[in-house]
Amino acid sequence: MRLADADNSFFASVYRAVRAIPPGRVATYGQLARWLGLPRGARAVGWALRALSPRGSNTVPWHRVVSAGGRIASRAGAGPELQRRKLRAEGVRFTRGRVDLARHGLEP
DNA sequence: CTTATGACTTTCA
DNA sequence: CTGAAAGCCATAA
Repeated sequence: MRLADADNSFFASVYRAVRAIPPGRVATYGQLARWLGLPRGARAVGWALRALSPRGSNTVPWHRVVSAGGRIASRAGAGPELQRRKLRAEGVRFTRGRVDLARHGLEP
């Protein structure tokens, strides 16, 4: 079992939170961190998503997690493009390259 | 235990 | 708007 799949790890909490994001809506790293009880743990959340295995990408809607202000988080590889495409496929509206958090936030 | 790293955030210039 | 700097958190070595 991969560490990233352990139920009792910090990762699991992050993945659980991400899975709880309804389609068509997005959450910021900071919001997720607050959910997990770490108001300043946005980076830790990003760390967990970075560690997400390719296989896990199919079970965790990682594309619904964006940076503050609805910006797509920079990362290695062809990520931002893919994420933007997936969100758009769910009906998420983009404004000037950023997600419209006012409309697609967790609780609009 | 100490350093270094990163899909972050906020503040200030 | 852009960019630098400091703060925070979990992991890895």
